[in-house]
Amino acid sequence: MNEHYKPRHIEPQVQQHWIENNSFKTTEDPSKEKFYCLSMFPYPSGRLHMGHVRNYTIGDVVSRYQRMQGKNVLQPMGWDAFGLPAENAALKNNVPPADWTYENINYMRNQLDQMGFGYDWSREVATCHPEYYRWEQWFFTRLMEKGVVYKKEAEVNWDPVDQTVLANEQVIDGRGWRSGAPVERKKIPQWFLKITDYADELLDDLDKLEEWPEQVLTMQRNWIGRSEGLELVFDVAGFGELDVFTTRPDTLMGVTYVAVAPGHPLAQQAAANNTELAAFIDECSHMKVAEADMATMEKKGFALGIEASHPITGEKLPVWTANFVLMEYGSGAVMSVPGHDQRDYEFAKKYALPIKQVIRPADDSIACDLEQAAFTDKGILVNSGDFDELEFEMAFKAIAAELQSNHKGKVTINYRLRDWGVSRQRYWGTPIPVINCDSCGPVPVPEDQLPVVLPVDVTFEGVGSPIKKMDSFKQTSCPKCGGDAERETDTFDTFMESSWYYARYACRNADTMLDPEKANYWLPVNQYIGGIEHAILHLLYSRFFHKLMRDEGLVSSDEPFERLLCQGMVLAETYYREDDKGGKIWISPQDVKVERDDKGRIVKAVHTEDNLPVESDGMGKMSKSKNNGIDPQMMIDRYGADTVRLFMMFAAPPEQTLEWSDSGVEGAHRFLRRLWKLVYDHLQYPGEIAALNPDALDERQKDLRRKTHETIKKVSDDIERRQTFNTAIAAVMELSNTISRFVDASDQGRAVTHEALSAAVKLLSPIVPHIAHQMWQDLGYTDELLDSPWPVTDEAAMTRANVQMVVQVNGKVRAKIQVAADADESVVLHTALADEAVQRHMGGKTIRKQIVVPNKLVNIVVG
RNA sequence: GCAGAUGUGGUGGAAUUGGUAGACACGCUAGCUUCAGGUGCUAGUGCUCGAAAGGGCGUGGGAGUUCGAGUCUCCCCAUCUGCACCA
Repeated sequence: MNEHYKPRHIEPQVQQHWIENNSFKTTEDPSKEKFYCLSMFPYPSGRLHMGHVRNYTIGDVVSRYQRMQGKNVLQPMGWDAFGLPAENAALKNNVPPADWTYENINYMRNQLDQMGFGYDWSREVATCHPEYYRWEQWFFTRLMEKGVVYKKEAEVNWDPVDQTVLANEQVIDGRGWRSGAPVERKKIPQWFLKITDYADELLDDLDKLEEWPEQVLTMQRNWIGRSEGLELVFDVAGFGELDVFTTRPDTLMGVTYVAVAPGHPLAQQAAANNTELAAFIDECSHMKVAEADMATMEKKGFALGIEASHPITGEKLPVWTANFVLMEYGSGAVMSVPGHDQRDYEFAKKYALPIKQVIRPADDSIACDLEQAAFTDKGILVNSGDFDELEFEMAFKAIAAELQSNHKGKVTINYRLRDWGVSRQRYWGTPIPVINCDSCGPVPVPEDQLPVVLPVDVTFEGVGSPIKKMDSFKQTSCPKCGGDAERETDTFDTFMESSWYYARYACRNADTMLDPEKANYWLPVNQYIGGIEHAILHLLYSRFFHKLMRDEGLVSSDEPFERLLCQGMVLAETYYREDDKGGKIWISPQDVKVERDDKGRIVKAVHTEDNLPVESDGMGKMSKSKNNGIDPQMMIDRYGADTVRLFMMFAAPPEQTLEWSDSGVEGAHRFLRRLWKLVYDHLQYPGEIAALNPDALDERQKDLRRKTHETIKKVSDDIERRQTFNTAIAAVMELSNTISRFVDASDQGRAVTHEALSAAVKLLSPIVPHIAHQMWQDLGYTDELLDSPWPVTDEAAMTRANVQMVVQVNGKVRAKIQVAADADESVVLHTALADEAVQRHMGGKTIRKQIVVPNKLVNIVVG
């Protein structure tokens, strides 16, 4: 064994060893318990970033741990390869998206291998490969036949100069990112998947996901947003019936106006002979389609000059159009109750519309002042005619019954969830497998003509998707009537590909979408790991897709992911200097040196080049725009993969944000060097290491042994149940500190040291597999560490004769006492009261109460 | 705006079921060592009063429950994430 730890030497060797042994190739083996560990696949953007490294280290640790538990572990990896950045790169560098993507994949695959992640590469998938997306196309045509798919008009961001559809992220301050022109909303026909048909199941099955974080379940529940309410009808002369949905029918008698979306047919009709109104609606159309923008903008409205009849009283109410009413949600119209809805209240105040109180608080302790704000709690009805003095439930039923009998309303369930629009007007995606025929309409591409291959030899000339102008792609014949027809040139939302890749890994070479036998062996995924930013959309779409595949007979489970871990973001310090115009020039934290006072507080930061000060903007998500990204490659080259892995897992618990720290990385490296030296020193004593004899140990040897087994217990629990890898590492560090203080060259001294070091190496092996592999061999073991069984605790080694207990007087710690572990309460109290410091703080006062928590604490209450 | 989360020393974090706040690390201070390949070792380090012994204070702020609250309840503040065409 070399005296010094040299990761540059060890890591490639160990990785080569794994390659030669095909260590991570997995096959279905019904005799073994399976464990499918999956990390969210990356978009091949060019190079790995720290977020990937964190995500995949967690996955690799879990996989290696489970493997040492004797399970048949599958850990695959692939590429979410379609997307906008490839098109941007094509524009910038004049390189076809396919070439750019495949190059990135090759580079990043190599980086993943350098990190030592144990992937079964024989199962690799890239979603841009026709052999992958052909099955997605096939599945879509199946869904068309089943009626799960439909086409309707939907709004997009339209750049009137570039004549192209913009993604939300391409709209900056309401303008197209390239042209700078104000965006417009435009309606175009698009394909939708009926996810709302599965809303109830998606909601109910959340209860089955016992190993998902509660916050994600809550977010999904809120996103689906099931609410019971009333659909009711306001009659509008010259238009007909105006449908609105409300969850608060108890406030119906407080309606003072009705508001419709600017895109609502009623608003459109009213605008026909009202130029001012038309101008207002036009103004509303210059607005990004993102919901966050809608919700935060200034609330504006315009009276349509039309009246609607209240469904119960028949009272004439003004109809307005308002920019915050969404056409997509409900029926695009709302009844407004300014007295009991805060948004309606503010709107009414702004436009001097009447505010009417129809609910009063259930008891006097609750404040209600309609001069200040709406009263939005549920309460008792007032000013509501026959419904006065009813509370919410009763009022709901009574009003529903009355409306139902008049055919003016009915009880319905409404969802916030909207159907999934899957059409994208972009090039780099899966072609939607539909042929549009003038006589037959949209026709699914027959199975024997799949895949519809996306042409990859294209040039980007600025705007729009190249296949939209490519006749060789577009022109075809109708599969139904044989006449001339055109292919659909839109592509799928990339969430389509990422909604089923986890299942394809199980049977990558199947010549159907899935091989049910293999898929059902591996599925569901036992542990899924990815960023919290996917908590809603990706995870909801995947759950939906899984149910669709189940209904097609491809999988037998109801849910795709059994256990979920959402890891936090990776942050780094941000620094900047102001330029002449007051703009910020962001400086990489790697070019900044901090200076501290003699208490270790940071007093200033300077640029390493000119030693002049720079400003700190605190911690921020690693990003190009703030120039604070740390390249994992540089860190691997400098410290080795094990150090990077160790630091990532140690610096924070996995679900929290992680702050990058260069000195923290140094610390991780230092620990590995110390552990290496500890093993080296241990092996320098001459002679064989004796067999451990637990009955022949002295007290110090027993102490080390107890520490070893307590550490095994804690680390196992931390990795498996708690998934707090940071505390697992801290526990091994404690053990390592204990070993280094324990110097004992006797036979049994060396034996307990050997046991302790072996345990430390094994416990750390999922986290730092290369150095662990090497040290395991150096310690004299000949088995393969990867498949070596996880250490087990020896309960006998953990027993102790005495325990320390804390003594409090009136809740404040005043003394610490040693008592026998099995001492009864009276002995404990006697010992506590005999303590000099305890007596002093009691000050001769009477004992009011004595609390004894066995083996922990005594609290004596005096007064 | 809606939804979800977070807030503990100079810093990252620990405290798992209401029971010793600050494990483990970073940084800093002092000393030793001279091996210079991103040094090694030892000791100290929440704040504050005190020469010390020993006190007092302390988990974003405010109230409450309890013998006992970082942990439970209510209100408030700040920061971060998502919001359906970024992935």
